[in-house]
Amino acid sequence: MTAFAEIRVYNTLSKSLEKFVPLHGRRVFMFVCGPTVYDYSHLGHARTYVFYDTLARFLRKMDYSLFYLQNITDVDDKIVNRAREEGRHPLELAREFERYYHEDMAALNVTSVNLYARASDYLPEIFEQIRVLLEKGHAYVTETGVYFDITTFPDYGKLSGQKPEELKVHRIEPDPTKRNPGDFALWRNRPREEFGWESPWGYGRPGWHIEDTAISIKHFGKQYDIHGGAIELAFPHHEAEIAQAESYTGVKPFVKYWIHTGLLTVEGEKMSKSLGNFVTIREALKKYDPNVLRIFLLSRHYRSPIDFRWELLDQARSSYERIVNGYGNLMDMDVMEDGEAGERENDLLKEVEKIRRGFFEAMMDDLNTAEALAQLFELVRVVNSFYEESGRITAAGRAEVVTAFTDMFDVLGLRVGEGYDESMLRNLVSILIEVRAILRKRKEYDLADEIRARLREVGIELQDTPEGTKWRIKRS
RNA sequence: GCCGGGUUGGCCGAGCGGUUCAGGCAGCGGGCUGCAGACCCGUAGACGGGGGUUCGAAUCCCCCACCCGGCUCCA
Repeated sequence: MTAFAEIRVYNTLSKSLEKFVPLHGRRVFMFVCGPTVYDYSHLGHARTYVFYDTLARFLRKMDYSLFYLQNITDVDDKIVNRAREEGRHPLELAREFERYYHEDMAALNVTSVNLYARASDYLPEIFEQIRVLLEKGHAYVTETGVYFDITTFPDYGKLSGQKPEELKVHRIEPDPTKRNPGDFALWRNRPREEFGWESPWGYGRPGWHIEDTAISIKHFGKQYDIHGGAIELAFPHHEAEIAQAESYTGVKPFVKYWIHTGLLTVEGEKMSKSLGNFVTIREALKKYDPNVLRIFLLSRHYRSPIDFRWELLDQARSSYERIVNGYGNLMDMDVMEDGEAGERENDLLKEVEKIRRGFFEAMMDDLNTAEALAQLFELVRVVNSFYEESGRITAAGRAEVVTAFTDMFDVLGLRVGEGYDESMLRNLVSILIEVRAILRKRKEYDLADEIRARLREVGIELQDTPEGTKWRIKRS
């Protein structure tokens, strides 16, 4: 795609649509808050990570060289508590759910992350940042830990619009050792029986926000382009990151573009583990193709909430089938290896080019995936229409249309026509075997043999045995 | 209470000042079809309520109602 087209994104920091201009030319650095690995991931997580995966795919398609970094929170109260309940080591538990997370992401075709960084691998960086923040007077030590003094950072609240004074009102468990109710922990002292590390300020664990700045500054330096995450993280998590990073480095802004995704709700309530109303990714994938999930999640603009119902996945499945059929019809056309493109074909190619442009313009307009999908359906429509009328296309013409499809599939992360899963193959072969058994019973051996011979041609060998017909894939 | 976001046809959702409000799902009529499906053509149906600004508003302003999120770990 053209490298000079203009992308616009909504920046939470400025509360407005901004032209996307990376800090370093075509090089883009993006950090997205990853999961806390203490349980299976649910559709809410899928929503966020499918979106950033799509953003990453789009930027790369637009010829940006993107480095996409994601943290894995493997040190956290929830992990420690659950591990204690199960009598396991916290990090062992964390590794298990981290593995499931990667499996789920792979299933959803979320493949764009360059590096996953575990919080537990960044203790030296965390110590260093806390040390400097103390030295600069932004933090202080008490008997319960190390805290960031928000009064030393006048910009605190600039991302979320929260005013520090207002925050006093609704503190739930005020820590009397803190200077201000809104101060957040950089380091929390813990009893020695608990999992933790020795630090210069006592035994314990890092605070809630420091891992992200430790990881991102280590890999990206003092400034980078995009920080993503769900909107629920804007306050206090991202606000705290800004305070830590800008106080630590003295460089503003820490991040040029703050991008936040809307939440996934269930019957109007946030899908979350604590509410118990969640559907795990693997549960959904038992019933629906990953492409269906992606279409469902991308059919609404990323900043809007999505209210989940199973019925909506049924709708998305029907939509997906339309795409598969359209693409299938294209593959099914008569290809003329060296014919001339007719007028009808030239018209088709013109329309396809227009649609392709529409698709990318939609994506450039603050990642309007809903509109982009509409363009994909337009493409299906014109292809079907052409298929119905003529169905004959030159090889070059078809290649162009295929490219339009695959460009869109690449960006949306859809895997269409990339082969079939094994269960489908097995089912298919069993159907043929059953039909053949009926033919044999009727002594219609010509047809039965025909089936066996034709299967052999495509590499499937049937063997009639006393226990029934068996089959295997022949290596050739 | 404070800070964000939202309310578009039966369902899901674009559009955010200017031709008859995209697209998908589900309908309906027709075509193609041994049947079914797919596909094609056609068709119907919506801007939460009330004021205002404007030649013109789903789009801007005000008021009201309802919904969601954040202010506490959370994608």
